[in-house]
Amino acid sequence: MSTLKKMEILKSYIETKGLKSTAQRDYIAEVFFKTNTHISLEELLKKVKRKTPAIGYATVYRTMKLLTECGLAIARQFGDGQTRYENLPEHGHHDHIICIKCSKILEFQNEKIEHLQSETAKKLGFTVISHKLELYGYCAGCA
Amino acid sequence: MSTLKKMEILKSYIETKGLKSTAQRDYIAEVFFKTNTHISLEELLKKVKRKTPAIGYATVYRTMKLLTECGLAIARQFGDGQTRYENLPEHGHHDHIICIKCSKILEFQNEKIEHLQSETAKKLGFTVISHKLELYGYCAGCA
DNA sequence: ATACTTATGAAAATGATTTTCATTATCATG
DNA sequence: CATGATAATGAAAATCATTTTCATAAGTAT
Ligand SMILES: [Mn+2]
Ligand SMILES: [Mn+2]
Ligand SMILES: [Zn+2]
Ligand SMILES: [Zn+2]
Repeated sequence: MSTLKKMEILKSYIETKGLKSTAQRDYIAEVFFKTNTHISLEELLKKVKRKTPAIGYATVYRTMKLLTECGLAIARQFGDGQTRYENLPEHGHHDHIICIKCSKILEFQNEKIEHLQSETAKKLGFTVISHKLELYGYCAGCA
Repeated sequence: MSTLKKMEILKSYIETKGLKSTAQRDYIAEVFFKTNTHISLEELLKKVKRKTPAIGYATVYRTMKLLTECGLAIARQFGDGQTRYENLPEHGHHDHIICIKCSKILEFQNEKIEHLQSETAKKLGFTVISHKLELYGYCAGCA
């Protein structure tokens, strides 16, 4: 999805919620939409401050919360104590494999696993809403 | 594994590390070994304080860290902001399914999923050391 | 322009966990 | 049984990510 399209979705979400549009929020969103990693708030704040040093980190926190709320960002925790955000995946849902030495993160999709998950849940009487699958180990370079 | 056996393992770990044995640590460990849930520190502290009100929470934190280190406790994060600990599973590794309404936690094992995980990792050049699989949704009672 | 409401940035607050530090306990060794 | 060296404890302070507060500054409908 294009950054433009995302900005439109954000704008309409803001409208329906009775919020007001602001330059700071727009700029933070724009910067985030251009990222293609699992970015931490600190990293995003740094990027944003390059052009707008006056922006406070509370505003970045609030904006990322908003983007997550309206489905334009995904919040992830990989166990390093801070939340990381990623853009909506272009090709559907994916899970992660993380190198415990160099912190490299790769993404993967596995239909069979997904299917076995819902099957397992059904057996236990659960309706699955979301899941978290993370593999931790050593990448090719760190093995 | 019996509590007794666990106490022995702990004792030998303490010896090899050149640590000293203390009544507080033994008692915290003993109380923990008797639990069969995913217990939070707060909950464990409360249990411990019933017989030993003078124990500080730092000691409980330190003891659970030690137990995790020597493999007698497993630390889990289910996304509610606090670490929970569980005893070594009697029947091997398991994963979790969590109700997002009533917080009920069920455990499950699925060989096929485990196998697909290592297969996926291998394809990506990774050697898996550990993994985290959590399903979130509504339990039978909360659906 | 006005009035009303939301947003912002700085600073303070929060909550889980860790660290510090003075004191106490453990444990080899004499 | 002392003694001395070192680890452990508990209370309080410190951390660190995140949230909240609050005075001030926009945004927006009229
Ligand atoms: Mn991803
Ligand atoms: Mn469990
Ligand atoms: Zn690596
Ligand atoms: Zn439930």
